[in-house]
Amino acid sequence: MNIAEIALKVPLSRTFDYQLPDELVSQVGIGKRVLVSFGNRNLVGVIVGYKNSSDVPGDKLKAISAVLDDTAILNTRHLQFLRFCSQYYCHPLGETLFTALPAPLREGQPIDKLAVKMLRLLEPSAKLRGKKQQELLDYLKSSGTTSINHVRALGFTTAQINALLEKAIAAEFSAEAADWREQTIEIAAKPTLNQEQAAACAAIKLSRGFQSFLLEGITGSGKTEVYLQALEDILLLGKQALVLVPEIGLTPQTVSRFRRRFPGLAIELWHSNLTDNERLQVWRRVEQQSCAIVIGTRSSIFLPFAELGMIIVDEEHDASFKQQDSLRYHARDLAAYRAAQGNFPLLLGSATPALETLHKALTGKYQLLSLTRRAETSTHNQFLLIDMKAQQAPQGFAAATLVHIERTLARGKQVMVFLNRRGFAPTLICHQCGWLSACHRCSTNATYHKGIAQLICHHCAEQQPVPKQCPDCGSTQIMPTGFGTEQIAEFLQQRFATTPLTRIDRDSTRKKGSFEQALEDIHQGGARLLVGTQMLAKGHHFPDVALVVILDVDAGLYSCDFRATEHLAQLIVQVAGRAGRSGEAGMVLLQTHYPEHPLLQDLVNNGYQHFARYALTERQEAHLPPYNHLALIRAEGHNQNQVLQFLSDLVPVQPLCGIQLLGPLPAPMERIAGKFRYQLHLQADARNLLHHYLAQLADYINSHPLANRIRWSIDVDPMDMF
DNA sequence: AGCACGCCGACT
DNA sequence: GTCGGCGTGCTC
Repeated sequence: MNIAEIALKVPLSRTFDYQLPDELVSQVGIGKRVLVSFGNRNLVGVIVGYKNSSDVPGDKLKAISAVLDDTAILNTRHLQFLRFCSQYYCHPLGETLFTALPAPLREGQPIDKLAVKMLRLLEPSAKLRGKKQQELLDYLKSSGTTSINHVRALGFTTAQINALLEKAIAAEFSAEAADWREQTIEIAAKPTLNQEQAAACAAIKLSRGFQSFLLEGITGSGKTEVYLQALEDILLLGKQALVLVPEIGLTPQTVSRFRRRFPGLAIELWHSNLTDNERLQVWRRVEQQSCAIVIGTRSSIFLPFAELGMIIVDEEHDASFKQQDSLRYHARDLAAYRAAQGNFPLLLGSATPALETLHKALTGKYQLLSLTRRAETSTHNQFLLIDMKAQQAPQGFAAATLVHIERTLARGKQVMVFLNRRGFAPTLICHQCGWLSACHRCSTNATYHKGIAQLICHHCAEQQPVPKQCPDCGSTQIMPTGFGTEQIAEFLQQRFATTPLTRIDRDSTRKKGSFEQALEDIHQGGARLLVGTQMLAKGHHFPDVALVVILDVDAGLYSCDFRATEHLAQLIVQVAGRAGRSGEAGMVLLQTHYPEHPLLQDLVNNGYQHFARYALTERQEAHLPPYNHLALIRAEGHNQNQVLQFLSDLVPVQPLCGIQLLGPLPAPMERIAGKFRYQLHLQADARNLLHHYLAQLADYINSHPLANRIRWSIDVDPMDMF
């Protein structure tokens, strides 16, 4: 056992063998970081195993230079989890381990025992002029000694804390992080659960060990309350909990609700705005039991909890749980592995569950818990399909739609208009010769942005000035065709000139803080007409909205992506949830050329629950997930022939048993930023079959001469078709 | 991914 | 004559 197997952050799907020098034998350990010389540079690596002999000739083996950790940074269980992740997603182990680590640890910085900066009050009776400073003082008086971190999480700024320190009203000192389990757990007053909630909660509390639950609850049915009460037992047992939320779902409201329910309990947040150091802090707290709950976005699934007792995935259908580059993991699916591994319950919640999840619940793999009653007494929203066939809709609005908008505004209510296309118009067209504004580097149109007078490609961000004349025929009759949010907003503003309007899309919210500002406007009731893309749909409650208009439903009905209808339905339900929240029934208008479309009819008449079950039968007939398992081999490069050659070489001569292989097929966007993109589709009836074949394929790819010449990746359980 | 080695073009 | 372009190949 004098050779160590080291995982390094290199995109090679193998580990590297290093000699274990005698003087380091006592220091090494599996899961510890080491420093090794690799090529002509020094890299941080993680020891993942030992062996007696290596396939590499002895004279080529280098020795480990130094051991960086006293105790393993990744314990056996966590390493096992990350190994699984690496295998499942066909991603090199080294890269997988290093994506799980916070940056300072990746770079080899030491991880010392957690010290917490604390505040102690020296002059409790001091009177301060600063309002916030006085508030802070009062808080310290009531809470006693408190960590600076905690005070900052409550919203006090460093400046306010420093003010107290400078005036010697408070003093700072370091303490070892307290074990959260030594605190008494306080549970604040809570609402009584209704019968359904109570049943759901009881089922979760009764579960012994690993069990997955799908909490299928309509908007406003009180899912969060079930989460909160289901957590109580886990916390009282001294176990930690992870609450996974979508990227935009980490709202202050959610967080403060958890904080209010468990006052004084150590709750940490994990999201993309944390600094590297803040991430490291959370990592250590989680590991050293100084934190009980983490509320975090997808990558928090990699945190090294010492004693995890439950994972909750809120809005489990949300696409942001799937990473779309490098290690293409799905946090919800990894959560299932962790729950099984740690033998604890997994709770998935959604008003519009993913069909994959629903299927597992309907086949008994997950336990289905339903919440069908809204807490607020409100009638259900009314859906209205507006048939656009043979309609005059010069500005994208049917006449009937405009009438509804007008009436709603006249009643003093807010109106929300959705269109998933930003810009003024998707393209410019030449009236004389039919020329269309296209992106030079992508196989797509260049969107006309009127406000800044530019043509912008939404895939590669290339900008070009708007031509005065047609580049092909010289005609000056160039006009926008189709609609984007910019144009819709402009039209509505002209039409309802006295009504304040707010547009929310990526363009209008580019400036930092402008999104928050716009939301504030809407809440204050300043804006009456809201126009936006999906950005407007998620996670925000606007109680005064009585009418929601979805302008173009059809794009989701007939799309090459088999998940498009599912996502459309989820969007419609989510958007509908924005309307009529203050007691009064809201109305949802859907403009479509296919009002008779069975899925649309089902959704509108029978609701998502019914729709989803029907959509599942369609998936079954079409042999699509969840009845089939998918993987995509994606490849892209500037040289079209190389990309095609590479993928063709991967297609075996003999057809494979139980696996269907299609391709090479052009990606839905064949060219982006000048790169050609193709893919192979792999479909298997059984999961293990797919993985068995993928493992072989990965080996073969690595030996392929073109593998370094182009960019390729394997996407297991892809969410979109590239 | 890095990084070096290597072989051809336009510059002080 | 040299600086530097990126093609090719390797990393225990």
